[in-house]
Amino acid sequence: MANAGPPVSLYNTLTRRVEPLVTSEPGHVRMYVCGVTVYDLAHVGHGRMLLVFDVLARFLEWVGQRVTYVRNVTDVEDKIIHRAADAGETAAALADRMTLAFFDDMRGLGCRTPDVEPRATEHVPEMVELISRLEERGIAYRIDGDVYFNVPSFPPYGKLSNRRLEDLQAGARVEVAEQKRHPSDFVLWKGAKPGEPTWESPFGPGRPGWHIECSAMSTRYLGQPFDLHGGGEDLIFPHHENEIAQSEAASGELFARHWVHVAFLRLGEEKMSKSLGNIVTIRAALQAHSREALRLGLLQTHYRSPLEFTTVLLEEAQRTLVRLYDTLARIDATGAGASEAKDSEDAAACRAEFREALADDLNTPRALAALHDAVRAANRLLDANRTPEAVAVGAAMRDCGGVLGILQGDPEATLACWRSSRAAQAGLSDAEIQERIERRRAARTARDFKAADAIRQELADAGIDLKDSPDGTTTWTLRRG
RNA sequence: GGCGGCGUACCCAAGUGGCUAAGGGGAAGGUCUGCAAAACCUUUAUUCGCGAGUUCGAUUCUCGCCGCCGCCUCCA
Repeated sequence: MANAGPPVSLYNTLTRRVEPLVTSEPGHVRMYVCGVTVYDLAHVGHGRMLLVFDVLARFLEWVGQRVTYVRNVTDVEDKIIHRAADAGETAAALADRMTLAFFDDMRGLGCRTPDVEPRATEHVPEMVELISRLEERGIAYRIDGDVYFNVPSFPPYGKLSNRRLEDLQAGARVEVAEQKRHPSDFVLWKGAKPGEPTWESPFGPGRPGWHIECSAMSTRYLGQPFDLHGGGEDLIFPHHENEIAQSEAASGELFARHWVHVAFLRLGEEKMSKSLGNIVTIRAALQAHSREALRLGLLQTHYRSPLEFTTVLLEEAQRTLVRLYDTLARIDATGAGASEAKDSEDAAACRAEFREALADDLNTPRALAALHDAVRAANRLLDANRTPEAVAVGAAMRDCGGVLGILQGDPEATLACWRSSRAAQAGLSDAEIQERIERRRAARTARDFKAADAIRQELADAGIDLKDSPDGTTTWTLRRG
């Protein structure tokens, strides 16, 4: 934990500035993140967004805040209904299946479980109540079983996305449902259609519109106003704009104080998106790369900058992790326990710089630099036989790494695991490699360096580097990169 | 058409109105080693898309241009 330091600041989409995170209750952050619509597997773009908020929640706790983290699951929506119909299953069955898959992916990514993960279908009464209130206030109106939100009756509309109603009309490319009073009006309640999930309501049978669920569920669990609302940047308009309109028009109170949006992940030159079909699912990424490499790769770029998802990115992250774990393993190998740690300038600098970087609009690349500095410091201390100080630096690395969700494994075990899995990819088993190491050892003992080097070369061709230690033992690593 | 973002070395990527433009990868040299690997040390952008302006001074502020991306429609 690291209490001392500057206040945590974040870019606020509402004010378009980086500003300190102010909470209703000092020391307690209530945050709501728009999760996913469960009609298909989550992809790495979702992963990036979810990871950013995971790190934010961990960081806030690390600096001593209490965090209440709510992340919804949208389990009733047009796409789910259509997808399910195409596949010949019920919408509920598809949604359930994908919800479980999503939870599984979050576990795979190592994301902290939110305190509440509300599902839309379990909160319809709250939504109905909110719509009723809007209707009472004359802001919502009914047409043919649908209920719409009348945008012009909420003058601040557009304050989040910096848009004016006139501009929206001018640019509208979509043909407007002619029954709406205003082209920007959006649906709160969709009248029942045959074969679709349906709930009873004062406005007749039907199902909720998309935006209303977040308004209802966020305030249900966090009150109003709550402190932080987040999601992908594509949600700024219209989703979050509409949430604000619904909640503030219904209550007359501020909805959420701080709005945080994560930039897109791109695949090639384009946004990764299901409609474009250029998708890498989280589970596919986890099959090809370690969880920590995926996390680190996605955190190497600041969350407000677009990030291109490439193999090189993840290989570099993996290389970095091997370096970090190699150093931790070196520290462990000294046999010095935590009780022998002697606080050093380097350890303190690592913690302080790491904390300051993340407090400054969650600057993960800068925080990572602090970790790199710590690695070099630790290795230098080890080279100088200043073990107690190195142990302290190692502890700082693990401590900071925990905020990013990395470096929590046992170094030797983690490295061994990565070695085996990558050796397997290279078509060699641990035993086969061990056998070659043994033959080479024999050759070296006989000072037959030619034979020894031939074996080394053979392994090198498979991407395996050998490392001889002073005590005569030989270990191996997959060549970095 | 409206709104917004980005363009920093071979690659990834922070950052700042003026002190040496972080960090990582890669590359080169060195120490160590039988040779390597790892580690450590050194080197690798007189320069921050282009042009102009503001300023004593701009990569950082303003304007214009070029290029790329996103939102304006379901989308994390």
